[in-house]
Amino acid sequence: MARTKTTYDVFSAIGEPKRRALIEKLIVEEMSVNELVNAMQWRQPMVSKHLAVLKDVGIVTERRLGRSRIYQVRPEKLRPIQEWIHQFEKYWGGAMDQLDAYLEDIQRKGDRNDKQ
Amino acid sequence: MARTKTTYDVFSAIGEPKRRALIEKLIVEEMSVNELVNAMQWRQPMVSKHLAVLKDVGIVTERRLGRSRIYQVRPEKLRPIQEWIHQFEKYWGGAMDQLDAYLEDIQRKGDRNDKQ
DNA sequence: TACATATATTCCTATATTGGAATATATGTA
DNA sequence: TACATATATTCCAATATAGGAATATATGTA
Repeated sequence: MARTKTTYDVFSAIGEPKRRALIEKLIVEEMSVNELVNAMQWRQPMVSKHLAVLKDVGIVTERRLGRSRIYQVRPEKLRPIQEWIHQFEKYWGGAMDQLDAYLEDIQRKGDRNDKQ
Repeated sequence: MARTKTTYDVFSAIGEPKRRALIEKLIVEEMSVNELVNAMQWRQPMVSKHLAVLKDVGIVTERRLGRSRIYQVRPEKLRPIQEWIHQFEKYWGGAMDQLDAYLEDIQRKGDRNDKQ
């Protein structure tokens, strides 16, 4: 069997960093594909394809306006992630403070670059 | 270019449902591989391989005890997910209540089964 | 040491990407 | 109608799975 489809659920869909970037952009204001292409500096088919995945799992919806399609985030669709993560929240807090978390994040980014 | 590696970051690692299931199990209490094999009813190499991904991104650590290896969750490693999701929390709340979210979850599960 | 147990790793197959390029579709405009 | 613009889709290549089977490694025990 192969790996889980990106459209299997919200968790799979946001696994791709570019799709998280799209969500972060669209949460501020709804945008057309072309506006996203300019904002992200990606090729148009790439934007459309990532949007298609997000649309499939319901994270974004689309509205037609002339030739354009305006995409907007449905934030409530991200709620299962919040609910899932919630059960772990009680475990951090004492063990590690904000600064430590930040430093570990930096560390991790370095590791990832080394590994590629 | 190919798809993002599962070990690219925490978001990619938890994209796989089985790995989330392992985390949910291990957060309750640390367990050996064999205990997980029994608890999950998966084959041993499958458990070990999923644990290897989680270990790679730091979500679990392992401790040797005789022939066994005891795995435990490092919940603070899930914090980047909580921080990412946090920026969207303000957008739900009014628009949809708990019950709606629950019903939509059920709906979504049905859709997913239909689609395969 | 010989054997059993616990776990990790390797090899394999099928599949689903991600991204680029080219093309199709839809819609607005002269 | 002919053309331009906006977006989606198809085709392609490269790659990284997820899972099964077999095997390797490590450690405890008789």
